[in-house]
Amino acid sequence: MAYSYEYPHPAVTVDVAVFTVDNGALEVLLIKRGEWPHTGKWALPGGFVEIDESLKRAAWRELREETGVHAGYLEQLGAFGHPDRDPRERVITVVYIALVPLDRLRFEAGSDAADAQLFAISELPELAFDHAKILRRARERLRDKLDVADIATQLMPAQFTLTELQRTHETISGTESDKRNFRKKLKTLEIVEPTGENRQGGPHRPARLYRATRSI
Amino acid sequence: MAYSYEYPHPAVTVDVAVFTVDNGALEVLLIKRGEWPHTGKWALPGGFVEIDESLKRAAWRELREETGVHAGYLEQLGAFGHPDRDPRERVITVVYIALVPLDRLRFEAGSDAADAQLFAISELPELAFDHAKILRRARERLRDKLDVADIATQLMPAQFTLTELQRTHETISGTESDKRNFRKKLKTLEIVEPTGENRQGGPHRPARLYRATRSI
DNA sequence: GCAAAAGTGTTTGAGGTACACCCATGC
DNA sequence: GCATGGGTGTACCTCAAACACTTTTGC
Repeated sequence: MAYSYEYPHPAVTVDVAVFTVDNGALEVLLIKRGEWPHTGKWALPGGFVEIDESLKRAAWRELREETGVHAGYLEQLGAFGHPDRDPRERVITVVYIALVPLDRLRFEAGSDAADAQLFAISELPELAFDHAKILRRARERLRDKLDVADIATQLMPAQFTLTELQRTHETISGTESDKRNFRKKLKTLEIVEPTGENRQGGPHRPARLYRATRSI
Repeated sequence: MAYSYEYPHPAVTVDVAVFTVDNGALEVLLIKRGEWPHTGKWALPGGFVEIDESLKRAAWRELREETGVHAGYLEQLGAFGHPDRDPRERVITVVYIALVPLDRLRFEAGSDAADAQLFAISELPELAFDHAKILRRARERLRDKLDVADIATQLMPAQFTLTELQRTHETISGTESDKRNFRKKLKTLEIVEPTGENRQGGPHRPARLYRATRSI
C-alpha cells in the first residue's frame, strides 16, 4: 500500500473495442474473463492506465498487447464512470474504438490468447461490467461517423469484392442500398480500384477483387 | 493522507464548457484562476469527481454551482489525460459541453462569482492547462453535431430574431448562408414560430421575434 | 439447363444554391 | 431623404432514389 492521497482517487482504465470485418459481417474482439468479478463472461480488452502514460498511448499499448497491431485507426469513444460499474473499487474507463482489417489481426499472440475470440456484433455473448452499454454506444458512433471511404481504407482486408464492401456498409449504417447506386457512388468517390484478380465463391460468376486507393 | 492504494491512481476531474449566445455571437464561460498553477489565467469551470458520483452527475453539479442551471443540454466531449497537463499530480479530466440560453445564465451566483466571465469564442484570453486544446475540440464538436434545430431550442434565448439565429448558425458552422435560403429552410423544418412581438434595434425596420416550437 | 451471385444505365424527384428588390424605421 | 438592416420568390443544378436484365460459373 505504497500510494497515498488526501482524497479518494478512482482507478482509471482504458478499454479498446477492436472492430473488424469478416466476409461482410462486423465483428468485435472479446476476452473471456478468468477472474472475479464476472468470471467466465466476455469483456473488452483493456487495463489500467500507467501513471506517466497518456490515454491514447495506453490504448495503443492494449491494442498491441492483444492483437499485435501497432498502426491504424484508433479513436476515443468517451469515458464511462458509473460509481458501481466495478465491484472492486471505483473504476473510470476511457474507451477507444480500433478498426483493424481481419488479415492484420493476430489476436493469438496476446497474453490471454486462448480466451480471445471474435464475435459478430449481432450475436454478442453475455458481457461483463457495463460493456454491453459501451458496445451499443460504439456501434452508434460507427454508424454516425464511418463512411464508405473509412470502411474501405480502415476496415476491409487488402482485397475485397464490391459486394463485401456493400454488405459491410449496410451492416454498419443499418440501411440497405441499391447495388447499382452503390457502385455508381464508388466511381465518383474514387476510393477503390480493381486489383486485376478475381475470386470464385461458389456456383456463380467470379467477383472482381478491389483494393482501397491509397490517397494520402 | 487517509486513502492508500497498491498502485498509483490519477485524480479525475470534470470540466464543463458552458456555451451561450449573446446577440448572435457564440460565447463560453470562463473562471479566472486565483491559485497556483496558472494563477491569473482563465480556465473552464470544473472540479474533482466525488468517489461515489457518476461523471454526468459531477458535471451537473459543477454546472449548477457555477451557473445555477440544472436542466438543459449536457453532453460528454471526452477525456483528456496527457501525463503532464497538470503540474500538481496526474489529473485526467472528463469534459462536458453545456448549452445554456443567455437569459437563463446566472453565473453571478457561483462561488467564484467575481471572476467568472463570458468570452466570445473568437476572442479567448490566455487559458490555463490544456483548456485551449479542449475548447478547440469542443468547437469542432459543435460544428459537426449542432444543427439549426439544436441551436434554436437549446442555445437561443426565449425570443430571438431570425437574423440572430442565422448569425449564430454561421458562427457555429463556420459557413455563411443566404438569408432567403436560410428562412426557406426554417419554414420546412417548422422549428420556430413568431411570438407576435417585434424588436426595434436601430434606424431600420423592426425585426419580428420568434421562439422555438416545443415539439420535443 | 438451372440455380446463384456478378455486373451494368437511365429516369425522376427533392432539395440546395444563386440571385435582387422593396419595406419600415431613426436621424 | 437617406442610411440601415428586415423581409420576400423564382430558376437552375446537383445528387439521391427507383428500377430490370444479362453474364458467368458449379452442379
